[in-house]
Amino acid sequence: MIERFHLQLLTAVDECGTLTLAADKLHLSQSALSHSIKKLEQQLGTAVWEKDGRKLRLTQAGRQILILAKRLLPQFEHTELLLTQIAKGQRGSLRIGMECHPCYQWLLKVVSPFLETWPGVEVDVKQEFQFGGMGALFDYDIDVLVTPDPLFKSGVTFIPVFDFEQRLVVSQSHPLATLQQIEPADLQNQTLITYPVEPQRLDIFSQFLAPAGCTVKRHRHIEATEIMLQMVSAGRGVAALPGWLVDTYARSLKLVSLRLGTKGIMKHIYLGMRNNDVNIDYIADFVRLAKQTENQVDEG
Amino acid sequence: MIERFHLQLLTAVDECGTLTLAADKLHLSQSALSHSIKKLEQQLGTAVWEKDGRKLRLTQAGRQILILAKRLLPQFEHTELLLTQIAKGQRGSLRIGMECHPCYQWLLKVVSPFLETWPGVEVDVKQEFQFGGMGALFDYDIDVLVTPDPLFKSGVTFIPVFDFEQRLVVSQSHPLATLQQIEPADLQNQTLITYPVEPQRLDIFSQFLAPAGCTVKRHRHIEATEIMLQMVSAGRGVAALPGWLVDTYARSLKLVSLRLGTKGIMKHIYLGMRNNDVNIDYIADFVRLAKQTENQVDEG
DNA sequence: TTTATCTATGCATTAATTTCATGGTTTGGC
DNA sequence: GCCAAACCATGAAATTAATGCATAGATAAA
Repeated sequence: MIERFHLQLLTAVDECGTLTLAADKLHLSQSALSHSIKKLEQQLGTAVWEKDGRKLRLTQAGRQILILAKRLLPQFEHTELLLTQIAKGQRGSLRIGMECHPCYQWLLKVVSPFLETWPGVEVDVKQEFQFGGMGALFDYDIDVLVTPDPLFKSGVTFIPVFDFEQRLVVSQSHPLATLQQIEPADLQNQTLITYPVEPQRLDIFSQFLAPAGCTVKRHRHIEATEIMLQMVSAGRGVAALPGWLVDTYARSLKLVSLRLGTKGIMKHIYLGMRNNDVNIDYIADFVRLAKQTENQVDEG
Repeated sequence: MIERFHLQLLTAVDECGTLTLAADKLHLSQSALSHSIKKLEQQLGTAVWEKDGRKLRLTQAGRQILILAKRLLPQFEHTELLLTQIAKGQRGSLRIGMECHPCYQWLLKVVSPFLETWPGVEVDVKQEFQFGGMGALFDYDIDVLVTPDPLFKSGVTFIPVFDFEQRLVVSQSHPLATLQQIEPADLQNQTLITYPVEPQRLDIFSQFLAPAGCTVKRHRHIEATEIMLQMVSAGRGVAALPGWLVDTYARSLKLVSLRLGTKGIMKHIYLGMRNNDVNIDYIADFVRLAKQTENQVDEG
C-alpha cells in the first residue's frame, strides 16, 4: 500500500538528493526512511531505487511513484488548507432557501455585503422545495430559510429580521387609488395578480378576503415581480406586495400602495436555521446583515 | 494529516452508510474506525460528520475530504496496478540508442513485432549522445545501444545480433559496376558519399582506404539513407552501406553492390545494455527479436 | 590507503493502532 | 410506552508498527 508518507519520502529524496538529507528534512532518522522504503518495496514486489555508488537512482517503479507524489501531495495540502479555513469558520457554503417571493429583492441587499465579507463562503439560492422549506432545512438541502411563516419546531431556530406591511398596489389612475384604506368588499370587481402559489399561502386571501367571506372578480398568476408591477401600472389589475417594495417602484411606474383593512397586514421576514448552525460564524453574520437591512430600507 | 486510510474510511462509510458496515468492509472493528476519525478530527480542529439519530451526516469538512477521496484513491490504485505490472516485467520503458546510421531500417523490423508483444512498454529511439552511446548507457539516458562497435567494459553487456557485409554501392551504369571486387585505388577518382560522422568511425576509411594509404577525389555528407541512394543511383557518387540494405533498393534504383577488398568488410550489429537490465523480461525479448531478424533479412 | 559519506540492518525502545468490553442513544416493533 | 436491536463512543489492555541507536558494509574523495 502506497501511503501518503511514502509520497513525501520519495519527494524529499528527489529534492534533497540523499536519504540522509531527506531524513533531516522530514525530522526522522535515516534509518526510519530506509526501513519504510524496504517495507514498501517488499509489499510492491519491486525496488523503488537502486544503489548507484552511494547515490540512489529511481527505478521505473520509483519514477511512477514520484509522478504520483507530485500530482497528489498538492491536493492533500490544498484540502487541508481548506479544512483549516472551514474550522475557523472562514469558509463553507450557505444555501439559502426562499419561501417568500417578493423577498428576493430584499435578499439581494443582504447577500451583496455578505459576499464581500466572506469571500470563502459559497452562496446558493434555491426557491423550489419538494417538501417545503422546513423539509429542505431538515434534509440539509438548504442552510437558511427565508420565510414569513416560521414553524417553531425543535431543532430549528427562527429569527425575525425584517418587518413590513403588506399593502395593496394599484396604479395612480385606478378608482381605488384615492381611498385611505381598502376593505375586502372593495376588491369584488377587481383582477388580483399574485405569485403562482396556493391561495392559503397568500395573506390577502387568508387574512383579508377569506375572513370577510369576500372574493375577487379574477385571479391571475405572474411569476416575476417586475412584470407584475408593470401590469398593475397599466391598470390590468391590483396586487398585494410589501410596502417597501412598492415604494422603490412607486415613482417610475406611477403606483400607489394602500393599507389593507384598518390596521393593515403586518408581516415579518424570518430566517430559519438548524440549531447546530446558529453559532457558525458566517451564518451568524448573515443574520446580523439581514437585520441591518431594515434601517437601510426605511431610510431609502 | 489526512492519510490514505482516512480517504478509504470516508469512502467506505459513504458507500456502506454506517460505521459498523464500513468496519466490516475494511476488516477492522467499528471501534478502530471511530478512534481513527476522532483523532483526525482533533488534528483538523473540525468535525468530519455529525450524528443525526443513529446515522452519520457529513459536515462541510467531511464532504471536502470525500471529494478528495473520490479523486485521489483511483490514482493510488492505478499506480499500484502499474507497479505490479512493472514488477512482473510487463511494463516499462525501452529507450534505444542508435550508433549505426544505416541500422535504422533494420531496427524497424525489430521494433514492430516488439510493440505488439509488449503493449505496456514505451519505446523511444535516440540518435544523438553528448558523451557517446556508452555514456548514454551509463547515464541511464538509454537502456539499449545499437552499435557496430562494442566496448567490452564491466557493467555492460554487448550481444551480437546481426551479421552483414559492408559493400560499395554504385549505379548499374557506373564504370566500377562490372568489377568483381573493389580495391582502394579504384576509389581515387570517385566522389564518396557518407553519413556526416567522423571519418575514423567509417569502416571504408578506417578499414579500407586508410590502411592502403588511399583517398577519394571528393567526400560528401548526407544524413538520410534514401537520399544517399538516390544520389548514387543518379551517378553522383558511390557509398558504403550494408549489403542487405542495398539489396532492398537494388532493383528500383538500379544499383549494384560490390565487395570491398578480397574478403569484404564484415560487420556485426551488437546490442549493448547494462548488466542489471539483461534479465528484464522485455529487454531479453528485444534481444531475441533482434536475433530473429537475421533469418528474415537473409530470406527476403 | 585512509577518511568521510552514505545506505542497510539487527535490536531495543517507543508510539500508535486495534480490539475488547461496555455504556449511551436512537429506532422500530409490539 | 416499553423493549430489543442497531449503532456510535470510549477507556483500558493487547497487539502491532514505527522509530532511533549502534554499527556494518560500501563507495568516493583525498
